[in-house]
Amino acid sequence: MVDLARNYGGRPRSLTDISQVELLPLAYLEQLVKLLREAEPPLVVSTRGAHGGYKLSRSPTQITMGEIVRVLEGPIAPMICATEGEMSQVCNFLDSCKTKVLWAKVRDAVAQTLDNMTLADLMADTSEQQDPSRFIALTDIHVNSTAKGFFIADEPEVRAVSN
Amino acid sequence: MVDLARNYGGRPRSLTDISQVELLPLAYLEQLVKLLREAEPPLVVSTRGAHGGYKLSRSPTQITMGEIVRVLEGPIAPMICATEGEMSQVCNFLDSCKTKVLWAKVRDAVAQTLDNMTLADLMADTSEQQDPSRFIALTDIHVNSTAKGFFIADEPEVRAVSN
DNA sequence: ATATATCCTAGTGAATAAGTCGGAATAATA
DNA sequence: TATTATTCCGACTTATTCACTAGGATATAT
Repeated sequence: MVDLARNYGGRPRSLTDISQVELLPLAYLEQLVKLLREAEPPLVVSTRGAHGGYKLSRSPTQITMGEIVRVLEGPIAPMICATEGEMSQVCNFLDSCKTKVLWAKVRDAVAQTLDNMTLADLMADTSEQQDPSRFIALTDIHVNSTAKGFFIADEPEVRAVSN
Repeated sequence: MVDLARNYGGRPRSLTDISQVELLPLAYLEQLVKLLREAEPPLVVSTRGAHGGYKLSRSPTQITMGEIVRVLEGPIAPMICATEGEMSQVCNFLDSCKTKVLWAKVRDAVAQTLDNMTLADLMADTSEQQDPSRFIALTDIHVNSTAKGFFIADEPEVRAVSN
């Protein structure tokens, strides 16, 4: 979405191009973009055939990060009993009832943060623009033990980039 | 921790008791409590042998939920490149640099929410205390598709409790 | 016609959360 | 002193998920 935002207003952008620039597998991008296209309302529109590709369905100023995250990853939910949207009558389990209040606050804090920032905000952000010659692909990132979950990231020492 | 807080000031509480009341496996509790005991500073203290058990190391007013979560699940990190603590010089990857700012905001929002609530606050919370006769064990919770991750919880329809 | 695209469904591998298992050490008490 | 209740310890297991791969079918500009 950042890539599409950077190219907003131009010709449709092919996943092949995005794949090369962002160093992400084409077949994987296809799966992600499917969610973005089928969302209601859609976040991207497609043009098939040669010289086809994808464009944002709206201006980056009209797309919040919360919308993108929800489309790609589902409703915000730090815990199953604190899932966004449905006030699921679930797990009124002794103590868990206590913690449910906390998870709801966490959920709302996350949602507000995501909803308060648009794609355009993200693009405009020029806080710390470091040496762009040094970079690594997401694929190259490896962590020793547990590191992928939301709260799990102990010993987050990651390989330095060799250049 | 909620169970220990409820019994704060009394005798040591055994994991067997907690296991029965909270419907959580004893062997699993043993693993969790190990982290709480070995934390620096410790969150619980133990007494071995018959009539032994665990007590909170401090008053519930002196223990934040942030501290508990970090001990049990590691540093708060919505993304590997936004891990709490170490400003890991990692993944200054083209676009990811943009999103990193967002993830840092999410991380801080979560951290602030967790750090602003103590165990005592949680205990005092009496917002919606429903019929405690209807409950299900955490073990009994099953979701159809994806539902355990932080953002992942689409179609969160969970089995209702049969009574 | 061909190359370049999107579109679709299914399968894979590593990592993780949650839990199991078997046993050793420690302390109260009958 | 034997027994029982407990903490303590390390290894293993299982279902699920994330990020990806594989193999096609369909559409369109040149």
